[in-house]
Order: sequence, then C-alpha cells, then structure tokens
Amino acid sequence: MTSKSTSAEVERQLDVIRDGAVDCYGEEELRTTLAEAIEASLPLRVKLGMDPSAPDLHLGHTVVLQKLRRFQDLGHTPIFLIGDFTARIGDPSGKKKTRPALDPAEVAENAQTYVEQAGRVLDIERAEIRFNSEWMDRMSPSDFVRLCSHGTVARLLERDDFSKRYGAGEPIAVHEFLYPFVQAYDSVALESNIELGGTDQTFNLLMAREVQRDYGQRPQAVITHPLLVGLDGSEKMSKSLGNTIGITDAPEDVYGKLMSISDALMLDYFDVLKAGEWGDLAPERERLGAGAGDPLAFKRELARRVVDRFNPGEGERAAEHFRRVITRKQVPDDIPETAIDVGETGDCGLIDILEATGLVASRSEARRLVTQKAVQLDGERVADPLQRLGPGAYLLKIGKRRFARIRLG
RNA sequence: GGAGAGGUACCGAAGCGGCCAACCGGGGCAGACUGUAAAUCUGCUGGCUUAUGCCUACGGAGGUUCGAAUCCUCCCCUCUCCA
Repeated sequence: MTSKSTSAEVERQLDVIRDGAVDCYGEEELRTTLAEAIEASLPLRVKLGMDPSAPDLHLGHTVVLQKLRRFQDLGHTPIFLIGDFTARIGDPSGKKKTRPALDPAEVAENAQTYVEQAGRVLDIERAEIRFNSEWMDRMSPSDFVRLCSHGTVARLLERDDFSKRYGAGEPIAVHEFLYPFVQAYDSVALESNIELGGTDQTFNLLMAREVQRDYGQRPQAVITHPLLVGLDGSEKMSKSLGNTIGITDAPEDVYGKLMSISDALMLDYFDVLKAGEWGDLAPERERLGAGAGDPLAFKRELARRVVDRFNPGEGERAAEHFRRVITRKQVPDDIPETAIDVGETGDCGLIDILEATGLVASRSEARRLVTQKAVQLDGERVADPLQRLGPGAYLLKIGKRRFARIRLG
C-alpha cells in the first residue's frame, strides 16, 4: 500500500474508532500504530475487559462490545478479556462502597455465560478470549509488589470515587487500591494496542498506559465510551441497581422495557446504542430533539431494532406481542398452563392457585395482589382472597403482564 | 495501643424498655391517568393453614426484665482523632 492510501485508510479507521466515543487518549500515537499495522498488514490488538461479577451482560455492556465488533470488522484482533481474577477483587470504580469479592465457582459460572452472551455481538470464533487469572495467579508476590511500585497513593486518592469515599469517611479496603494495577498489567500481558471501556474506567485504562511504558511497551490508545443510563433514567445501568435490559432477556421483555422508558431517555439510548448503524433514523431523531416528530413511532422502531440486534428476526414478533397484550389488552397465545388437583374438597382456594402458578413470591403477596384488585379471573377482577374455585379451566391475569392458564381437576 | 462515634428491613435513615413487623424517603409491586410512556395521584411493600393469632427480624453471642431494636457483659466490623 502506498503511503498516501495508507494515510487515507488511517483516517477512515480513525473515523470509525472515534465514532460514539467520549475520549480518545493517545490518538497521535495511535495514528502511527495504525499506519504501521496497515503497511505491514498486521492487525492491532484491541482489548476489552469485563469482570464476571454478575451472571448476565446487559445493554450497557453492549456499547463497548459493539465497538469491539467494529474493530473486528476493520480487521483487527478483538481480545475479550474476562477478569476472573479481578472479579475476585472487586472493581471500586464508580462505587460508593466495597464490592463483595466473589467466590471462584460463581466467577467461573459467570465467565462461561459471558462468552456466550458476547457472542451475540462479536464473532467469537475469530476473537481472542482470555482470562486474567492466566497470568495473575502465577504472579509472585515480589513481582506483584514491584508492579504496585508504578503508582502512588496520592494518585490513587485523586480518583473521584476514592476521594469521595475517603472524604465521606467511608471505608476503602487496601485491595481496592490494587485493582487498577492488575487491570493495567493485563494490558502488558496482552500487549494491547488499544483498550476500550466506559468513561468510569478512564483512570484504570490510563494507568495501563503508564505501566505499559514502564514495562517497555508502547502505551495503548484508550477509547472511552458513554455509560448507558439505566431504565430509571438516572443511575447508570447496573445489575445491582435492577435497572437493566439483559442481553438474554426475552425479546418481549426487551421490547416492553424499552417502550416504557421516557422520551428523553429514548433519545439518549438511540445516541449511545446506534453504533454506526441506524443512520436512516437520524433525521427523525433531530426532529424529536427539537420537540417535533412522533415519539411513540420512534420508540417502537428503536425497541424493534434493539431486539433484532441481539435476537435476529425477533423484533417484529416482539412488537406484535406488545401490540396485542399491552396496547389492545388481549391475551397472549403462549401462556404456561398449570394443572392442579382439587383433591377431596372438590375445589381450590384462589391463593393456592396463585401460589401454584409460581407468578407470586409468596402467599402473602398473592393476598395483597387480590386485595388490591390486581388479579383477574377470566377477565373479571376478583377481590376476595378466600374465594374458591371448582373444577374447570381458567385464565388468570395478574397486573398487566403476568398470565397463567389454570386447569382444575 | 488510647479516646470518641457508629453498625436497624432492598438502599438511605428514624426509633433508644411496652403503643415496633419497626416513622420517613428512595426503590419495587399494584390501581387511576397514559403512548404499558414519562410526570402525577393513591394503596401495598417479612413469612405462615386470615388469624384482634403464631413464627422470624434491628452486627454476633449471652444476660437483666412480666416485657428489649431500645438496659448490661463479651465478641466482630466501620469511621474519626491521638500514639
């Protein structure tokens, strides 16, 4: 490749790399690295690390995963790093309190599902899957202490999350201080050229640059991405806050959850999730931003596309399900049936039935729901928790979206 | 090592011998409204064979008392100041 076409290619790739990013640190070096890689036809090593601290990946994780995918499509090597070692430490980033350390069995289980779920975004066959226990479990205490000499306590305390906690008199365990060093060393071990992460990871990601330099490597470029706000519209999307859309959530649930977000949040989701796609919706997004346009139609389209992205071909079905069950309040067709034996009394109490469906957490909750008129039996609201039902087939509806068919016999 | 403050339900936070299954706020669930929007309003929010009943619960273990989240003892954990 001539140097002219090389530099054109560098710029083309940089456009993709910067798209949707908040910051790109080390961009000038990256230009050089990219040019060299293109000239030599060698892929860059692009690292994305995730700690398997919860069993499911959610929409927030897909922002950076999607970016990693784009690197893959540019011909670079995506490295999906599973922080099984770091999960046992607990990343303090953005945390108001110490994360519990997970036990190894849990971590291993989560790691397994991470790979499967990441496969919905990445071409996992052509990705490098690594675990940081590979090198961390083998690191000797003296090497580890040496690693930690590359940073200072003052630097660590500058971090927003640490300084806040420290200032507020909240505990910071020493092992939390160690976390950034481990994550930084991962980059050394992987010889990464670029690392992706959320903006909350900025400190850790930049720390890797310094440590790589100390270990004689060219520092990785760091590309940070916006955090996806959770369904509540205020906190970041996080499993522990219960405001997530999981990658493996049922298509109907994904669609429904997206339909219930506020209009403002919808625009934010579009911007953060579009990932270089969905350009055809840009004009309408502009109109909505200016207070015009049709928010409902846009939200339907957004919901459909998000479903399709992780469940190819399911978007329209989820949309239809939503129209039927929620908009028209009709009965879905795939309702689980519960068969109950009435026994000697020849009938069955309503609470027992609710309990048998597994749709309520406890009998007390079932009673509360009935009392609050949340339960419908064959389309009629019932209000008496002591009601009993004789043999027959019934349709039970709790709230807006919990259904069960009952067969009493 | 010394001195002080503190550990309450999913989270934050009151209570400081009986009226405490525990005020209040957030979250969650349900109802009204609606675009299942959002916002707003209302109710509920430990479990149990629904019972003015029982069981479990206020860091842990004991104790005092007719009766403890509330008092005492020991232990564990956190924060602050001093060394």
